Amino acid sequence: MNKYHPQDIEPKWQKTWADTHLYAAKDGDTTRPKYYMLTEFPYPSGDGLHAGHAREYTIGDVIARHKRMQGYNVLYPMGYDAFGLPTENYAIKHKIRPQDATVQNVANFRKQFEALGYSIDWAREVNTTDPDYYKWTQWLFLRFFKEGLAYQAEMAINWCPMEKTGLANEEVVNGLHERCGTPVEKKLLKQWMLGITKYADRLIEGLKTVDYPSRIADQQINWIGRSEGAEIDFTVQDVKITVYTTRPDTLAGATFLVLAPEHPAVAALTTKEQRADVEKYVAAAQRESEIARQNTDRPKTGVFTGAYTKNPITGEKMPIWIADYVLAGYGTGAIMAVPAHDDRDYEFAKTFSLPIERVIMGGDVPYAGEGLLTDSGQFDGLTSAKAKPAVTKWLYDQGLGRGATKYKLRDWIFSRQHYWGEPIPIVHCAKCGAVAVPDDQLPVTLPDVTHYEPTDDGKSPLAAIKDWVDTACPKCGGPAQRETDTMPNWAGSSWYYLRYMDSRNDQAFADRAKLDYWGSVDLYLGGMEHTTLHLLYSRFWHQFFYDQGLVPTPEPYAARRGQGIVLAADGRKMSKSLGNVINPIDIIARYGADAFRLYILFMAPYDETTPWSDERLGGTSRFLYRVWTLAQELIEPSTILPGSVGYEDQIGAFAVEADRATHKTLKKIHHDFDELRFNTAVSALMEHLNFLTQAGTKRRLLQANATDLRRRTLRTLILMLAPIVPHIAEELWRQTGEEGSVHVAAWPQYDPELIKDNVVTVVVQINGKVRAQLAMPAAATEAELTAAARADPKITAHLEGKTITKTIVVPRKLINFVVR
RNA sequence: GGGCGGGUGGUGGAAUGGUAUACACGGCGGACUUAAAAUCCGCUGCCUUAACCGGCUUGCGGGUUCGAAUCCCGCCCCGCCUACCA
Repeated sequence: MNKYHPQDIEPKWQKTWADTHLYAAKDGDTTRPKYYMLTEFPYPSGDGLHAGHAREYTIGDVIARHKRMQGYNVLYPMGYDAFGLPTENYAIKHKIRPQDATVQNVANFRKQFEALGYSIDWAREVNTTDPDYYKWTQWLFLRFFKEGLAYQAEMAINWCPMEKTGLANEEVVNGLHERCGTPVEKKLLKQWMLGITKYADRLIEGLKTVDYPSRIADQQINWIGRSEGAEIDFTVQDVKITVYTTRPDTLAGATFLVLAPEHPAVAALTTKEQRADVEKYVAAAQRESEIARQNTDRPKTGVFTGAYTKNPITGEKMPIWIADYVLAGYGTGAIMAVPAHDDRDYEFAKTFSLPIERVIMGGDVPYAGEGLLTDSGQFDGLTSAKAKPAVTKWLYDQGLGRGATKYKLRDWIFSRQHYWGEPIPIVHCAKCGAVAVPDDQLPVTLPDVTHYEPTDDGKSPLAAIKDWVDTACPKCGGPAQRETDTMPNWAGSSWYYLRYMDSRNDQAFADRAKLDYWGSVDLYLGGMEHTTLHLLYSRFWHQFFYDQGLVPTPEPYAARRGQGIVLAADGRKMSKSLGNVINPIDIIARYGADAFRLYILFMAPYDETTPWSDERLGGTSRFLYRVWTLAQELIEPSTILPGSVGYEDQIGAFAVEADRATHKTLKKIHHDFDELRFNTAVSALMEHLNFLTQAGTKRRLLQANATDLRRRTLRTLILMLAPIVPHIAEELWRQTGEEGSVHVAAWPQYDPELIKDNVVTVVVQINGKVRAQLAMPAAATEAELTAAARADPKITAHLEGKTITKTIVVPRKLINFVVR
């Protein structure tokens, strides 16, 4: 009997699949429904594929294979998001070109993908650093530019001093750069911006039309941070200060104003006497790091400007202060402080002995909840809910304010001061300003240079390459300079799913007929960490493209799921510095790709963070050896037992039992696959194998007169295994004599009649405690069930001397006697 | 501080109102072996017991229900995201 050697059969079938283009998706095929399965493409780092990648792509592969077997025209593509700093840094360190580093890394990734046996249509592979690809990234950028959604602004941006580049707000976490952990500084630079805030409402609304888990949708909604409130104007002589509040109902309780240190009116407001103090405070705030300023635990600090305004309801005098707990970047950069009803204002008022006036009835001051208004003049007695619009309307009628909606979302800082990114296709002309590079001159390619180290002055290394920078203005032909900032690494990934539909097109980013055919991504799988970055950015790009008539669907992804993180065996995150990283290639070399895939699906629900375990993987892989052994026995004629007298009848009854087991498993894993419950699907297959390898079962299967049963039992087992462990399934499939690949064979349908149980186990409870189990006909009536239960000796014993006060009968399931 | 998850054996986990602990790992015992590995068989929540029986058990406390891991209320703990966002 031949032995299971995954290291032999896996490369063999991988080659056959590749040679026959088995997994090619067919554009425009209307004979089958389409299914677009997308997984986030990797950043091809020098470290190669890790366990987290493998989990994501294995899940995607199982779904793709299951759908393909069900007759869908499946698109399961792959590519590389290869622009970015890690490659640039690696190249600088090793004194090679980032282009060459990328080629090496991509080749390594490709090899690893193939070793895992993924059913990817490699003909559609994309690479964001390929000029044929980024030509279209630049072209799409220019659509934003032409609509005024890509614009330049001089602003204080988040600056990473380690990587010497500007960052988007989404890339700053707790004042640290999310990638390298360096404290972020502020730097004033002229930056390219994308107007994502114009799409804030659309990005919220669109979530109602797609199937995202609430934790993803909620996180995006939170990040966009829409809030409804009012802007209120206060005046000091001729200076107008506009504040934003979500609580206009507390206006009468506003006892002072607070401005952010960066507020433009600070200088104009400050009185001569206070000038020195104010300047000192503002300068100190500027020096303070972002982390220090964001620390909510430190005591409130501030300085008085010397200026006063007055409360529009009470007419009380309100001093105007400056404090760094008010953020320049949100709302209007100024607030009305209501210390009785806001914790922060309360703390500030206490520190500087400012008045505290309660105007909402409710809990102890500071009370941030809602309630009835008091000491609020004409608004007394209203609830907060009614007072909010009433106060807003009154302010509007007085010309003192208006309703306003604010967002936490900021426009997207789109400039990076680095070499290894898409050049922003703009030319600066002294006469014409910022001019788009004409479409027929795209792509603007990166110059081939030897030095591309980032600089401290906030300029891209491209700025030093004079013969690249100097060019002619496309509009007037005069001397002009190229934009030297490049795009962030999020640019190429914002539209790559569209390119897969038509990845070799040199006339358009994708052909419209193909875009129409493939439509939305049916299921998009990726990391939770991209929820407010890539996922949000690409939805924004897509919505804009939809408005421009470039794409047929308003949303890019019909459904999104996030896979859980694979932790190291020690329960910590895998990291090179901790030396606890699992390399899929090592596992494959030892156990085979099928064992790796099986374990990664079985270890936990797909969206759960869970630790890796070599031991468990080794144990799980035993399943494959058992499958192999059973299959060999069922295939090889030498193991067939002679039929003995009287077995014909037994085989008939047994065949029903065996078929029922097969079809029950089939039903379970079919539904489990659809719901991404791979761990329980694998369990079901293990239980089924346990049944098939029981001594009694196996002996009957091997009877000479069980040929048909033996054949269909094995055939269905292999088909069920195919999406999960494609290599062993293919090998066994061919061994049974089947022509063609198992991976394009039809997924078997379960027979609903066959899996109906005639006999069911009914549980008998007394006061909710299980006391007996009865095997009963499924059709048994309540009366029959009750009678049978009462006749059971165990039940009789327990009922001795008790009175039954109530009997609950759930047909086919249980009987509960309530006794006294 | 806010939002979202979660808490079940030694471990990963199963069960979403009806037999809690499926499946698997690990452990223990046995078979095979000169031996080990591999493989196969049996046992494996806790307490009590020689065993059967019995009792207890899903973070803690209460509630709803004939019946709760599951639903409701309060609390504790853990994880992720977010954060002086007015």
